[in-house]
Amino acid sequence: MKIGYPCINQTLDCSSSRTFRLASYSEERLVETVKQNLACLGRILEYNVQHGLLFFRLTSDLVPFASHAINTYNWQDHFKPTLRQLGDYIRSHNMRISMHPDQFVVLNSPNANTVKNSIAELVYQGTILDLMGLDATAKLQIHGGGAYGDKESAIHRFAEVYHTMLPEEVKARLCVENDDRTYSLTDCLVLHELTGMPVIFDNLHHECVNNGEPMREAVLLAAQTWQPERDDILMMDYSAQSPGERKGKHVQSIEEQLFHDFLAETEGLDMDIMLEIKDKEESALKAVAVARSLGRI
DNA sequence: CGCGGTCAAGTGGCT
DNA sequence: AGCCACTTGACCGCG
Repeated sequence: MKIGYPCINQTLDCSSSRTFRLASYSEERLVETVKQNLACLGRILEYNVQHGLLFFRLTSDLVPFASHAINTYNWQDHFKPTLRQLGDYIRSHNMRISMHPDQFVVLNSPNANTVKNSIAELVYQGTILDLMGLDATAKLQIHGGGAYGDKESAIHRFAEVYHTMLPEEVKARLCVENDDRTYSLTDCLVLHELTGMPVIFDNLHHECVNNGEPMREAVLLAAQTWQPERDDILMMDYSAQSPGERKGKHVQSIEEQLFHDFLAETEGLDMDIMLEIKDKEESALKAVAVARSLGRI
């Protein structure tokens, strides 16, 4: 079991998500920003290794405007050696990596241009992982997309796009995650049947939308969609409801007892856990301690 | 230098 | 009809 957090480290004084406005785009600005983002990413990875946090989500913003028409610069070649070094570090420390394209990546949109832009974004993120030299156990996680009043058709449109428009490099990494209002675990399992994509499980989203599956059974169902030799073990997002706030809102800080209960409920199952909790590595460190106390790490 | 409005992209649920 | 929330900051113009 590996435990981690997404994108941002609040202890370090750098960000790997620096960007700039489209209006101020220039190649110089692009190169300088990517250089700083990758330097910061290196520092974050070192911090993670030193603190036993071996699961990490890379920010989508490593390369600003990477899939935008304005960006015609060959950043892939320019940063190939740097990305490779980062990948070597990741592999030599046996870290697990994911990326999570933003909400505008919608493969089943009725708008052909949205689908085209979505694929370009997936290609960009897959290329980052490819240039790092990471195998298919490093994943890209997206949601099912919209329902457009007819979810069954939307699910089949997703599968159609998957089979006819996605490059193999993307398909090898693509996973679908249950969301908190439209695509339940059951819907994701149908998508898995149609495409072979592994299902990333989100416990808080499952609490928001489900078909009555108890938590342990839900984790098992998602875990069964992962092929150990190709995909490695289940990746999941863990969070807890922020008390008194909108349903699905993430807590500020981990409640160790709840996390303890979740691990107890899933005893005997192995998985890598991404903590989607506001205070990032602070909670991830507490989670590592809880998992160690239960002998899960 | 700190604050707040706004930022490349989509969808659905709320008011 | 328009705003908000998504995993969320970060930038930039203004005072």
